[in-house]
Amino acid sequence: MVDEIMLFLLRNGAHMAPVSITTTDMGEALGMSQQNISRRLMLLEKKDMVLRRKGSVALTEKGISEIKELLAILQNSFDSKLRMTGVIADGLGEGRFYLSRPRYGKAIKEKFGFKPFPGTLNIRLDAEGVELRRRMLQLEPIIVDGFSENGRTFGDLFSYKAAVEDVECAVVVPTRTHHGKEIIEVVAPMNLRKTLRKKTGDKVAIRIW
Amino acid sequence: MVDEIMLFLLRNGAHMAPVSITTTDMGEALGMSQQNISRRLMLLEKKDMVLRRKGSVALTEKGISEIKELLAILQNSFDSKLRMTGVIADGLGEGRFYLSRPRYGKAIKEKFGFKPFPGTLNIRLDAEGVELRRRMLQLEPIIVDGFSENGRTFGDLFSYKAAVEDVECAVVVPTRTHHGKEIIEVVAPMNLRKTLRKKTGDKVAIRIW
DNA sequence: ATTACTAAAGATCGAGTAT
DNA sequence: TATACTCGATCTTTAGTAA
Repeated sequence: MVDEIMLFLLRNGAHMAPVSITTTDMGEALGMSQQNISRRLMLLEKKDMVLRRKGSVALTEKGISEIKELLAILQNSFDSKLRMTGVIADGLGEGRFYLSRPRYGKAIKEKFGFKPFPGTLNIRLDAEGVELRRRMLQLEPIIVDGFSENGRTFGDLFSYKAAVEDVECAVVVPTRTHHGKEIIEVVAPMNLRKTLRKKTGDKVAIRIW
Repeated sequence: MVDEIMLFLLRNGAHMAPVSITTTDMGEALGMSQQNISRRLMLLEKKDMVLRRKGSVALTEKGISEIKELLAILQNSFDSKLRMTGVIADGLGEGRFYLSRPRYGKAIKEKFGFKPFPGTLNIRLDAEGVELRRRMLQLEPIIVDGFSENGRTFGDLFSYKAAVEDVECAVVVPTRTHHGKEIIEVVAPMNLRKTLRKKTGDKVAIRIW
């Protein structure tokens, strides 16, 4: 959680260079006692969010990345529709196996309102898409619960309402995925390749909301 | 102050339409007790940050503007550019060797949009610059992948969009550098010494973004 | 089934003060 | 001068349970 002390440090450039400031001055700026700033800086340091060295404070890499995560959440929320592009990739056949499990099919019907075609469309994102995918994962997911069947475990799926070329569908992200970060799997009520008349390597746009 | 409850509501679109959710479910999502969510929602309502109506919650205008204020702080902080100063140093000739490899040239063209001049400009940073270089290394790098060629290994390069005296370029940091911490290497589409009419020992400013 | 009150535990705070 | 410890007051939280 990003608190007002980290925010204060950020505003003073502590993500770029160490900031020289006393606990007394910080307390004054934030309307807190010197003692409380002292205590809270110690806590932040223990959590590896800030680094203190002879009179100066800097945000650590971890601290900065927490703040960036918060930034991404806010940005995503305000430009509600995320749009990524990529090309159709050859699937691993894994999606088909998963999606044909009746329990997944039922869960998707429940959460998305359609019965999934037994196979996923895999899309290889471009560089910008990979970045947007990272943002997508910070959105509140629709969780499709996993289960066990015949001794095999099917993990939870994180899923998101989406559209590929304006055809309504869902992006599903297995909790323990076998894909790299540049591939996303799309589930739809029909065979998307046929419906869209697309083949491997063709460019497509995916919108998330 | 924007708290985790407001953030949760935002992620669920409560700035666009009321969200139907129970205090129990929210507690589960946020790892808090139902009672605490209940209490905190009441407080937020008293502060006019949220509006509750028969089982649903929405962010108020005031709540939304507080969140937007936070967003603006974060964006401004990260938009601000890192600026270092130093003097032009004599190169080690190593940059030229690296950058003349077609594969590096191609990768840089891809990531930065220019074909690199076959040689780097080496800049010896001043004390403050050395500190800022440390900060630069904590920014998200643009990674230029390494490779092997004729039995020799060329490691990954961490690179950053930059400008020397307002000429667009890239700072590259070999993963296994032979330079000390006070030298940075700059790659540009042209011979920067000539373009800038600078010689060894002349002062220059580098901006990173 | 959902929300919110009460009470007690736990966390956070400022004042005083030692290092 | 600056930082951080102790301690009592205040706040925040959870569990139990009433509305």
